[in-house]
Amino acid sequence: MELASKYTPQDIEGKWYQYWLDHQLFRSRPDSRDPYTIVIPPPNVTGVLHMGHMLNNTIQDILVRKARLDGKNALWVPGTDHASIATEAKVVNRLAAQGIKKRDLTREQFLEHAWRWTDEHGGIILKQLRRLGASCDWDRTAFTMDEKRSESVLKVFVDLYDKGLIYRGLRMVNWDPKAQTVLSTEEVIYREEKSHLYNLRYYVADQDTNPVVATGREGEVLHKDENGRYYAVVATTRPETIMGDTAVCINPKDPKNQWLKGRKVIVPLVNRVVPIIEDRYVDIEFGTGCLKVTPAHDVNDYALGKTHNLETIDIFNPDGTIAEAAGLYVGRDRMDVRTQIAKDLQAAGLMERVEDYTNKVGYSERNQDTAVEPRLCKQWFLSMKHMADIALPPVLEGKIKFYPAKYVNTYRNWLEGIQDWCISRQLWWGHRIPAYFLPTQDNEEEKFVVALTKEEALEKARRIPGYENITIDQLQHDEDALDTWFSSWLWPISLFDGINQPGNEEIKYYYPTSVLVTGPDIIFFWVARMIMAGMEYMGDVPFRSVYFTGIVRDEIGRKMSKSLGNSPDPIELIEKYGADGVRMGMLLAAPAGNDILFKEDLCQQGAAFCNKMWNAFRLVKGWQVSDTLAQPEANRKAIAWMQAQLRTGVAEINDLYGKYRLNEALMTAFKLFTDEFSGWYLEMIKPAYQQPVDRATLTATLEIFETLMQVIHPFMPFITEEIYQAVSPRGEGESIMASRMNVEAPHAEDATLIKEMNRAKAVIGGVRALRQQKNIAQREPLTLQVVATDGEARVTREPAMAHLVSKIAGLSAIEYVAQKGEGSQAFLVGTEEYAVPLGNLIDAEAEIKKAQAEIDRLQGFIAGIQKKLSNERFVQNAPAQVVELERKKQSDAESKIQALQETIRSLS
RNA sequence: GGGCGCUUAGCUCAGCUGGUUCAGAGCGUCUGCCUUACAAGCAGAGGGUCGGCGGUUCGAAUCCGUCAGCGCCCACCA
Repeated sequence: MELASKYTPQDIEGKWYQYWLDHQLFRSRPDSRDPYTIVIPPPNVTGVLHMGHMLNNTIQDILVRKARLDGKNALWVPGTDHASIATEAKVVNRLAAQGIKKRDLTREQFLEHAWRWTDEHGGIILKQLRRLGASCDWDRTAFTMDEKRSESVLKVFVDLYDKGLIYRGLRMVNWDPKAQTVLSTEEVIYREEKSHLYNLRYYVADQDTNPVVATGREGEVLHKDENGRYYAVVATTRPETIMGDTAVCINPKDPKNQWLKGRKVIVPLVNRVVPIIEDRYVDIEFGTGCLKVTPAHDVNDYALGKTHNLETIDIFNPDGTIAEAAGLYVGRDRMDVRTQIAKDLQAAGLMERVEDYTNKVGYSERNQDTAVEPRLCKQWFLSMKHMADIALPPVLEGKIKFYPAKYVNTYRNWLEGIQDWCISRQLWWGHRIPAYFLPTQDNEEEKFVVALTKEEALEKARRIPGYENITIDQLQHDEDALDTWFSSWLWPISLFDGINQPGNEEIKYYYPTSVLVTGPDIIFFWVARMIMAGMEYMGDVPFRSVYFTGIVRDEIGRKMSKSLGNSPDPIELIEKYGADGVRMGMLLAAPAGNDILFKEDLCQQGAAFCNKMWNAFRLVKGWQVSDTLAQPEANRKAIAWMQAQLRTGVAEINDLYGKYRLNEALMTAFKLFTDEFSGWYLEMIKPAYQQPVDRATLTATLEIFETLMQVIHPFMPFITEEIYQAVSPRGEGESIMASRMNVEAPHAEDATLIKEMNRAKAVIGGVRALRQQKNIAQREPLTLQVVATDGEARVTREPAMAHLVSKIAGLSAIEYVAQKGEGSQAFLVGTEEYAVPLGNLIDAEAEIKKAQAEIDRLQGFIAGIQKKLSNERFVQNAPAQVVELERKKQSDAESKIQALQETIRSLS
């Protein structure tokens, strides 16, 4: 069999993925083994794979595959999220492109379009995950709006309502004028923006709206125009809201505004007379200390309006245009009006001045080009006090562990200052709120019942006095849908149908899940809320650990984004480097808990590693085997050492997994394969050209190779399967995925053996360095002199080791000498001296110089140690072993100096 | 305005409760090598007063204080 020297993932990855599917190797059902469960953070159903998904899902796949190799019953449940706002926006856009307006459609018609859109675009992302090698149990693929999940959501809504935790309230909420829905506080992101602070003139009015002469005392600031009229100066960033002004507020303690107390002022352009009110809320230091109050369009102003009983004038339409109530600029967009009204105010002489100003403006998290407006309306809320109370302890007490742990603080801060969750959305795409309104008289409080079905609602309604004879048609189903996160928060439960069928076999087996892998950006949206739902409905945490990944950035640290064009297409990367290569590339750049700076050549490095494994495999596969050949002692030594190295490495890797330091685990595995196995071990046991290898060595080597494939498999599933299948004959379905890692814990003597080999490696390194310096080819044999008095321990004293050193260093002989010969060049390994006779190749002068420099360095070193040792407080206070170590350092350095001096003497 | 975190080699980062692999790893750089597994490779080398200052200690990259710079999260200052 002739194997190409280049590994080509394109030929191999698809084949094995299909094989895994065919043999149902991703499938999990409850059994007697320990479960290991991960539920996927459901991506948007109509989304496409981006680099963030790549990282996140690679990590999940690594963890799940590792758990399988460890003998766990591992399950990774896939699914998608209906992403209410985002998906509805996409559907609205598509309809608009076809000339259809959403409001011209009935709810049913719209949903038909939405489902069609979902069917067309849905699931693309899940298909893309397969390219990555994701080992999800696809039979379980769920959707937040499928039947089971929907039923769960409604049940939970009804239950929480019955418990008194869900209520309906009139509140100042965040309104997205583009999507025309309310948002929760978490869905608003604030961006700093350069804007202007407009200082407007509010003329002082008398009863008849005429300016009056105001009197002021010393120290007060009186503004008077050229006609002798007095006015207050009010600073605002939003002049377009003045039509909604119903007061101007000052701080009662503000000395400069005392003259305004009890007066009235005229809102510019609008000419409405509004009172000056006094409230300590106003910051005396800010601007002129006069605050315009627009209760309908600002959270704080709303609060002021409430305490001071102010009129509320809502001047915006839901789409962000100016409403009739404003009287001016009706029908125009509020943002256009801002520039226009500034001009008009200027023209009318009502603008005192305009200053540059930077303030924070809220935008919809899903729709980042439209500013969110505070708006007063009636919505559904979930009371969060109880939820926070049950969700905080498991994290603080460590029942759920966060990696990195710093997010525990973030979590706590949020829960401690939590606000009620606005869960209704003015959208159709989503779970319709199971509330039914009853007919009421005008001016009467709204009446409603909450029930799973309309029939149940009717029953409940008929129990209300006065509604005994209500008919089903008179019930008005709430038009609103629920926040998407109100379904996502049930995900770890609803995936196993734990809401509809509490205590079923699956939920009992798989819940709590093992780990959640997600980004810190959704710690509030999702992580915290899942913990709430878990505690409320399961009485237990939804996951034992949360691993927060970083954000994928480009190589100069910018977030990847479509508009910057700095985000590579993951599928193209996979086609170029193979999924294994990309997986490794991702992970190499991803230290636990840090953002990842992605560079495409990291994938190249991953692909190169694949090639390395592939070629090691080619080498071993190409050997002839002899059954008659006895196993050389040296090979036995090499095998023992490699096995020790393997046990030690695997222990280290397991430890790193436990800490979710996956990039370090991969690096350790990488070094284990590249350095120890390929670089050292294979060189040690490699038979001479066209010579066979003995059976025992080959068998042991194949076993080690196989184990290494298992170690690397979670990170790079395809190539490891390819090689695993080829190193030994396999039965049908005998996949690496179904295999068990069988590596013992490090043996007591492993460390010694590894140390011993490190000595040998250093000796080889010394010879190699000499070859390099003197330009001596590897094939030119050299003699190594071991400078030692009889009986001194040296790794080279042992025949097996001596053989290995000779083989790799290209030695013809190893001599043990009391003193190195003439024309030998020496090097030190620790305190041991070695030399290689080079005859006239030696540049005595240069060697002497080098040796002298080293002696000088060592003498300085000794001086430092002596200073330490002569310090009585050190000798008294430091632990004995530390003092002892210093003494050892000194004597070692002294013997090194001796050897070097010897070298100089022999050269001169 | 509060809270959290970071600053170690050209880049990205490890260095846990101070002293034994305390100055490390990968990549990059430089120098040799087309050595019959692999040039997507092999061998070797250089590179950091551990952000500044002060303190605790026999001893500090590690603990404390402080200053500077950077980042993230939360918060209603118009």
